[in-house]
Amino acid sequence: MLSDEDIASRLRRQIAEGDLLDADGRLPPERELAQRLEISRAHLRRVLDLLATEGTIFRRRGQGTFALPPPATDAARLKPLARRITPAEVMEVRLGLEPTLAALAARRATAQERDQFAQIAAATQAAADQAAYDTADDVFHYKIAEMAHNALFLSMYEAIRSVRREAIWTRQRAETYSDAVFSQLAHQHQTLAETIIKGNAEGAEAAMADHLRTVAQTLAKA
Amino acid sequence: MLSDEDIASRLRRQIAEGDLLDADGRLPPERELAQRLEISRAHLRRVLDLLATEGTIFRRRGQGTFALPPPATDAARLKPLARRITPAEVMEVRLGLEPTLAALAARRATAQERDQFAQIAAATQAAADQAAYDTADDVFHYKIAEMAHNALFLSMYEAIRSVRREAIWTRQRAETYSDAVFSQLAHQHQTLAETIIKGNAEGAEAAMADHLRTVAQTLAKA
DNA sequence: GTTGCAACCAATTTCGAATTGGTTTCGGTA
DNA sequence: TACCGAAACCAATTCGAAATTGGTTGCAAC
Repeated sequence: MLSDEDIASRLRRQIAEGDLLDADGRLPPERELAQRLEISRAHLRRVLDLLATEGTIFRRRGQGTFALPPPATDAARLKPLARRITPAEVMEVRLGLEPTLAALAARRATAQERDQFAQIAAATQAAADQAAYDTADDVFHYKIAEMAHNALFLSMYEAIRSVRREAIWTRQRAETYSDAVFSQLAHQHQTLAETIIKGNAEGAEAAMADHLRTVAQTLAKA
Repeated sequence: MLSDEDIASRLRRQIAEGDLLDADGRLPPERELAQRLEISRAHLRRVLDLLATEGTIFRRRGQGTFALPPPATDAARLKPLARRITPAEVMEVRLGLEPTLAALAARRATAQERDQFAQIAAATQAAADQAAYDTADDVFHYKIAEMAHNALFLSMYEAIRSVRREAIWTRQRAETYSDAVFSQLAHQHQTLAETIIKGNAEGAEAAMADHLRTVAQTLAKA
């Protein structure tokens, strides 16, 4: 009989390799996955509870289980909007929202969340290539929105995230930061992570604004 | 034969009296309204174009024609969210969003929009009772979001608006401002309107933050 | 008591039909 | 020719029913 931890590490490896994931980072439904692993659904759910607690997966009733932050509910509704939106407009909204989210996260994150967030921040620093950085950056910003502990705010950040994914221009961007910009972004992530983990709300707000201004300027030049 | 302006003023009066409106401030569909007024749909649409341009009505394909700002698309989806949200959380989001919207509106509003906005602001000052103030205040804040000229931002403000309407607590709030608070809100509206119309972005941002803090404090005491 | 299983619950998605504002076409009339 | 009205068509949304999916409970077996 395999222990929970045996199954968990097996799942962690398969998720990391992208084995079980579809194009949107979604795992198979629990009923199907349990059959495939030849364990009961109750057993699988115990394991998934582990992975969800440690932040490896995201689960949402009616949508599924994801290895990345879940899509906004009814993401399809945002498609027509995504077509009318420019990158500059999205950055404008992010600059309006995310500094506030960072301040709230610094004030409200639980001890466990701060631990998880430290690991996520480290992952953005360790990213080997652009694709790895993009994924880690996505999780980094999502986690901040989550730590703000305001469901309405989170749903808005998810809307931004969905619009960015739906929009055409995300697929055609060159998406290659210069080394100088890249190290600047990495340094900003570090400052941001430190202020949030320490609970410095004003510092986090300023650091997020600083970070997003850099991103916006880089996009504007491209 | 009635002129466009004859029909228009008749419609303006009926809308003001709430004659044609259902509970959500919605007018009958164009096909039905045209029959009832015994004019052609093309004629009616010319008149509605007038009213829409002057800001009396809001039209949205697939939803209808409204005498108040239209509901968010797929507003039903926000119902489960509205149940989990507290007034304090909504005010938190408004404080995060609306000062930025006010700044953008001050920078980007067209001359025509500033004229309309001046009238809307005057309506909030002239409100005779609480119900009239609530309606005028609703239009006031919506117009600011509209003048920011960012579709993603506007959709987020509409989400806030829908959540407030769906939430249970909006129906049970006492909803009676004291005279002192009321005159303070009126003065803040005036400052806000002046800064936006003059194009003073920083002033508008500060004035909106000031205004929303007052509203939040008033709600917190209740 | 724990485990496995099934049924049920709650939120979402999906799909198709109906609704509604927006646009075009076409015939008639002045 | 120019305008008007009617109808058809287009585009976005809403609505409802069925299916999907994570979350929860009850039950029987060991």
